Amino acid sequence: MMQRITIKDLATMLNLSTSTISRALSDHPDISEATRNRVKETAKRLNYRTNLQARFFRKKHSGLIALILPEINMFYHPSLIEGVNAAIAETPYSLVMFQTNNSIKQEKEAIEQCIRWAVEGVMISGTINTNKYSMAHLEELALANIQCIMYDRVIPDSSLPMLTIDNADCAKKGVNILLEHGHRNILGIFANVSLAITQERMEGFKQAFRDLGLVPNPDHIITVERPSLLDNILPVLLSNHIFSGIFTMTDELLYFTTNNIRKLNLAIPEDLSIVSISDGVFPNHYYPKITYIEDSGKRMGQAVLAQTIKNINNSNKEKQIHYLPTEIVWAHSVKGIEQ
Amino acid sequence: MMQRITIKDLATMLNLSTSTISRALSDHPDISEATRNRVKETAKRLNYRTNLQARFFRKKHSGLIALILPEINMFYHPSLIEGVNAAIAETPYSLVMFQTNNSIKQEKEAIEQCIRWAVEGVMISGTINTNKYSMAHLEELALANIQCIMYDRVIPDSSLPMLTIDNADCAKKGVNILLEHGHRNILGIFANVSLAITQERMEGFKQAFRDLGLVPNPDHIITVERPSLLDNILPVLLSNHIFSGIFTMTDELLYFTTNNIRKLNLAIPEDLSIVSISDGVFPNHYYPKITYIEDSGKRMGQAVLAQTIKNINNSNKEKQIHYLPTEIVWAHSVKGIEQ
DNA sequence: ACCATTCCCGCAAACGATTGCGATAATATT
DNA sequence: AATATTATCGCAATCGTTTGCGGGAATGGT
Repeated sequence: MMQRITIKDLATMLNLSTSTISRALSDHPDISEATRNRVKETAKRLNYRTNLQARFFRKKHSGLIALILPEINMFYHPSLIEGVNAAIAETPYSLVMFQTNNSIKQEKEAIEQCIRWAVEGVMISGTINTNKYSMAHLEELALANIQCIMYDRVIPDSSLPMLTIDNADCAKKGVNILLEHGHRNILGIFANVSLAITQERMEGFKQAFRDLGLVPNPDHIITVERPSLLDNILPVLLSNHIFSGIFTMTDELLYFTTNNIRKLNLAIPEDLSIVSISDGVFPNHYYPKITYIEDSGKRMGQAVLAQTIKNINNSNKEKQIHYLPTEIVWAHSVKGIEQ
Repeated sequence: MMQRITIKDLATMLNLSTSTISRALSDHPDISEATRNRVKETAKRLNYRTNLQARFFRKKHSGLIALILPEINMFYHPSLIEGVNAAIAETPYSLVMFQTNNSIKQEKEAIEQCIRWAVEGVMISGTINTNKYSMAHLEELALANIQCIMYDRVIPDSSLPMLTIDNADCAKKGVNILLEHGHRNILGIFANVSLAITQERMEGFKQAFRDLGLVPNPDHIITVERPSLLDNILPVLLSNHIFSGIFTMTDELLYFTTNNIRKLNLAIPEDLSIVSISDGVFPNHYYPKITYIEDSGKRMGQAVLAQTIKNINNSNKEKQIHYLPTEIVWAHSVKGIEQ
């Protein structure tokens, strides 16, 4: 069980002081090129590796950035995590991860761990129950001088930095596609109504109608706590053929919707046109390909990591809200109908 | 910018030594109940939190466990990560994550980071290119006295501890379902052929035939580097109706296969019976529900984390291979045919 | 030949927590 | 009452690295 090589070991071996070793390894100008090379060479030969715990402990920062997820569904989070990982690989930071399972209690514990670890940044997407009245634990981060940034599921009326998309506009663009193709009986399928993003996307849904002088029918808007509940609702809703178009606000809802459409032996887009907000993976591989408004998890992951590091380096305290742009990706799930 | 409260702060405030504070906080019997309570009370009041960096630095371990993933697909890894997170939440360890994108170079860098961080355990699933001849970087972990355990994509002829399922048996059970229902023309769809799990599952596929005295047809076995390549292959293969049954070795392959089946306007199970090895999420939500051999990512995640901690606590050096049991989950994707 | 720079390197403290050992005071034992 | 034991706490070193400061030697300038 060989012990790890330390700077002290190198120092005694080369008859130098630890300070010289340290400076030589970090290319300090005080050290001559000769000894610098000598140090680096033996360091390499002996497989010396800096003890990051010790370095960061001395330097008073941890080199850690935390990612806190409420849950991990198969549609959004794989690409989100991929984006974060891709971005952090270019930096000297490492990623620690916590999953809160939509529990405020677990969210608090995750935050506690972040403070204990002295992570330098926290990227958090709130639980279903996280709102401006249950944010005391998030403010602890500010007290501990830790940068915190909300992404995806943000709390609009908080003062934390936020990274999201323009949810209302995004939904509006999606519904507009259906409206412009002549659809008027459009079913809007939304997630848990207590989420801010749900409310914003619902508002965009309605606004698309109003912009055309139409009145959105509240009966044509449904929200479900869990996507699987659609298996109970959709067979009834779709069997009487009221709707010619469907808008779903997430990939998960889209997935359950397409399954139910198939179960009812309906065809896309012949019987039903459909548009969704989506990460992009599912609609592109589905048959037929589905038209969607892109809300890319990967891009979000990259952006939130970049913004976190930016905030770490210069912590300005003004309120930050960044919106990632979204755009339509066209496919074959919408057909025009005569009115 | 309030500085963090340290043990030293508590010591001066309470007119005690740092050692007393430290011992009081950790319930050392040397400390009287009176001062222990006094210390704990003020620690709580001032929101003192141990600096884990300092503690672990002093105690010579990091409290970190690393998860190294080659990629993150939407089917297996969300539940794997969920399992790991669920299990690690019960422990004092924290999870750091690395993604190698199937690149040996990135895998090496991840390992380097693990050693620098002095993580206590590494859970790794190899890249497509990781084999027994490209494992020098993994042996570095042993030299650094870091427990390493392979899961999912293991290298059978390495000496590292491994956690996997009995791939051959698993595939055999799946194919057997089709054979027992009278199917003889079964298409086997497999992933990248350079992976050990692919070869093992292919072997199980063939063995199922041999067990019944049948000869497996090599033309009925296809392997694809990437699942999306099925979009080019399957339309040709399935259009002449040679096959009555399909076996897919992963969820991803199953997904692309079902899409192609739909594109060809074929029905499950009327036109094609299908069985897969799967995490379980997709087959349960698909319509129709699909019969599968369960290879649960969540359970794998929990198991690999548990085994890692076990190995950290007593590092026995004998070769370890653990197989997680698998079982059939029945649904409605297989119909019996007359021979 | 004298002084001022410059170059190169070492000394020692510091980061925050833990821990072996020793010390004092309180209590128990005979 | 003298000794032994126990209870409670402090001293100081330690983990590996970084860094401000200072010092000696070499170099340059006049």
